[in-house]
Amino acid sequence: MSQLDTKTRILDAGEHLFARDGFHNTSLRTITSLAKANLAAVNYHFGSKEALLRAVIERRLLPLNQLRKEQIDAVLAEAAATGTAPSAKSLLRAFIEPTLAFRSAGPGAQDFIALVGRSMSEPDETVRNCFIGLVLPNFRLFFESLQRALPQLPTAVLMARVQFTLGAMSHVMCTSNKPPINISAAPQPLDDDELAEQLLQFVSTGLEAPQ
Amino acid sequence: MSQLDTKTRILDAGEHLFARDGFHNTSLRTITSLAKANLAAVNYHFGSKEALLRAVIERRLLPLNQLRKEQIDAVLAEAAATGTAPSAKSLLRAFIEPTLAFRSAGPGAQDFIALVGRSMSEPDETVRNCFIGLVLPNFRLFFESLQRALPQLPTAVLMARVQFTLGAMSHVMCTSNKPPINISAAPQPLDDDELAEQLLQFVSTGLEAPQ
DNA sequence: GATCGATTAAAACACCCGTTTGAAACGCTG
DNA sequence: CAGCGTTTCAAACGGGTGTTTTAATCGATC
Repeated sequence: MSQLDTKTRILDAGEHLFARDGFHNTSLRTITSLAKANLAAVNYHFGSKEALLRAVIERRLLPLNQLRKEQIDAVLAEAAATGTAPSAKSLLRAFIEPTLAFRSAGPGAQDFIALVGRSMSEPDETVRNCFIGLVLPNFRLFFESLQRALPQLPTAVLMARVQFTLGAMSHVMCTSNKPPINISAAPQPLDDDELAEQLLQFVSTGLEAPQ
Repeated sequence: MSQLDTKTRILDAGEHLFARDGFHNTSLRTITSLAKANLAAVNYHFGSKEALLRAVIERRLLPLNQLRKEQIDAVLAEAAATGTAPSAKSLLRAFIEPTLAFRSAGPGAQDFIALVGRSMSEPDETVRNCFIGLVLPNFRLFFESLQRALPQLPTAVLMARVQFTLGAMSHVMCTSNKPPINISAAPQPLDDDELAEQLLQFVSTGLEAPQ
C-alpha cells in the first residue's frame, strides 16, 4: 500500500473506515494514521472530511452507475428488438448483479458496498444526500423501465415494491461483511453468488406478485 | 410533557433524537435541553449515555416482543388444532404487523420504529448488540416456526430469504418518517396500512418462491 | 419545624474533534 | 545549483463531547 500516493492511501483508508464504523464514528486522525499520512493531508488534498466522503463514494459509484446503465440499456434494446416488454427479472438482474459482483472487484470494494448499502437509511444527511444525488438518475432509469415491464401495477404499488427491493438489497449489501446473526445452526451459509441468485429470485417473485 | 418526571422526559427526548440523528450524532446536551433537564440527570438516572440507549430500546421492545410472541403462538396453536402446518404468510403477519402497527401506538412510537429499523444494519456495535440481544429469542421462535411452515426449503435458503425479509421490513421502518426519494411523480403514496399490506404480500410471495 | 435521603443544578474535568497555520522537506525545471 | 511550486509535517486553535464533582434544593418522616 505504501507505494501508492497519499491521496489514494487516504481514499482507501477512508473507504474502509467509513464502511466499518460509519462517517461520524470515524475521525480524520484514525484515517490518516491507517493511511500513514499526516493529519493535515486530508484537508490539503480534499478540502474537508465531507469532501473526502464524496470522493470515496464517487470513485466507485460513477463506474458502477455506468455499468448498470449499460446493462439496463441492453435489456431495453433486446426487448425493443423483439417487440416485447422487458421482463422485470432481467431488469432486476441488470440493476442488482453489477452491484453485488462489484464486491469481488478488489480489496476495499466489499467495504464500499457496505457503505453504499447503509447510505440508503443513513440518518445523517451528509452521507445520504451525497449518495442519493449520485444514484438518482440511474435509479430513475431503472424505475421507469420497470414501469414498462409491469404496466398493470399502479405506480404507487410499484414504488412500494421497489422500496422493498432496495431494502432487501441494501440489507444484504451491508451485512455481507459482518458475522451473521446466529439464528440457527445452519449447516453452511450460501456463498456470494448463491446469495445474489437467491436475492434475485426473491425480489423478482415479490415484484411480480398478484395484487 | 413537563408534568412527567425527569426520567421519562429524558427517555422521550432520547428516543426522538436517537431515531432522528443516530446515537453518536446525538449529544447528551441536546437530549437534556429538549427534555428540559439538567445535563447531569442522564448520568444520575441511567449511569451513562449507552445505558440510556438501552433503556430507550427496552422500554418499547420488551412489550413489542411479547406481542409478537403471543401472535406467533396463536398461529402455531391454531395450526396444531387443525393438524396442519402453519402458513408462512400468517407467521409473517404475526411478526410484521405488531411492529408496524406499533407506529400508531402514540407519539414517539414512530421514532422508535425508525430507530429499531436502523439498528439492524448499524455499524456501531453499541446499538447493534443492544438491539440484537433483545430481539434474538423472539426472532429464533419466528425462524423455527417458518421452518415448519416451509419444510421443503433448505435451511440456508430459508435463512437468506428471511434476511431479505428483514431488510425490506427494516427499510420500510426507517424510511417511513422520512421524505421519500422522489423517483417519480407518484399520484399519491400509499398510507401506512396499505404499505404494511403490500409489504406482507411482497415478502410472503418471495419467501414461498419456487427454488 | 428539623433531619436526611433523593433529586437538581452549575461548573469543571480531561479528552477528542475538524480545521488552520507556518515552517520544513521534497522534486522538478531552468 | 538556485529557485519555486508542491507536498509533508508538527503544533496549535476553538469548540464540542461524556462524565464527575460539589453544592444547593426539594420532600417526606420523625
